[in-house]
Amino acid sequence: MNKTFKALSDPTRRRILELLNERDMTAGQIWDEFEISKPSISHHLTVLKNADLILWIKDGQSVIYSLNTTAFQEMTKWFYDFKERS
Amino acid sequence: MNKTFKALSDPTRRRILELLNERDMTAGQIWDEFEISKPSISHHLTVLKNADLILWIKDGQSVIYSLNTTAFQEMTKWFYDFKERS
DNA sequence: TAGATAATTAGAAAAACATCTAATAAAGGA
DNA sequence: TCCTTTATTAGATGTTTTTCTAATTATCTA
Repeated sequence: MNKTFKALSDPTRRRILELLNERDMTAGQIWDEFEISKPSISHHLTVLKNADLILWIKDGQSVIYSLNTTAFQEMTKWFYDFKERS
Repeated sequence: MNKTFKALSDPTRRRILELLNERDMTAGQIWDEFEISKPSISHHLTVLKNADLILWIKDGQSVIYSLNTTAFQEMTKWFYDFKERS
């Protein structure tokens, strides 16, 4: 869970998750959405993978990334345990 | 919201929030629960204050901290916007 | 008012993190 | 097989973060 919170602490990574919430994307398609280098995107994807927030599958030369929704359920539960949240 | 996620990325700060979910506490009482120095705790409390995750009030020599539950509602909403979360 | 208590601020050091360029790996097509 | 495309790994650099000790501020009490 520490890894998950750490992964979510970066705005680029949160934006990646929001993009993947719309549709599955290759690493290159994700990179197109940002102003930073491809290796940096690759690094962020690794962090998200290690936090189990995303899944991936090789497809020829490409790697297709998708959301791992189960990790979000755990997070939601953590916030729910705080009183009066409604 | 970036500040909020950043604030939540540290395990000490999340533990402070869990403690404050049980009861309001002074800075000294919070410090008693950890192995780190009082200035470090003070720093973490400042980060939580700046992220609007906690509230505080002076009471004589002490400062009493409490949860700000409204910030948690915003966070919960962010997680809710991800599909299939249930 | 002097000493004690509670907490924060200042400043420094070490560790963690985000980013870059260059190099490498793996797959596809001419 | 060689060139191109897609993506990752390696290594370096600068920034941010966490932590510490020492100093300061504010309040209480004898």
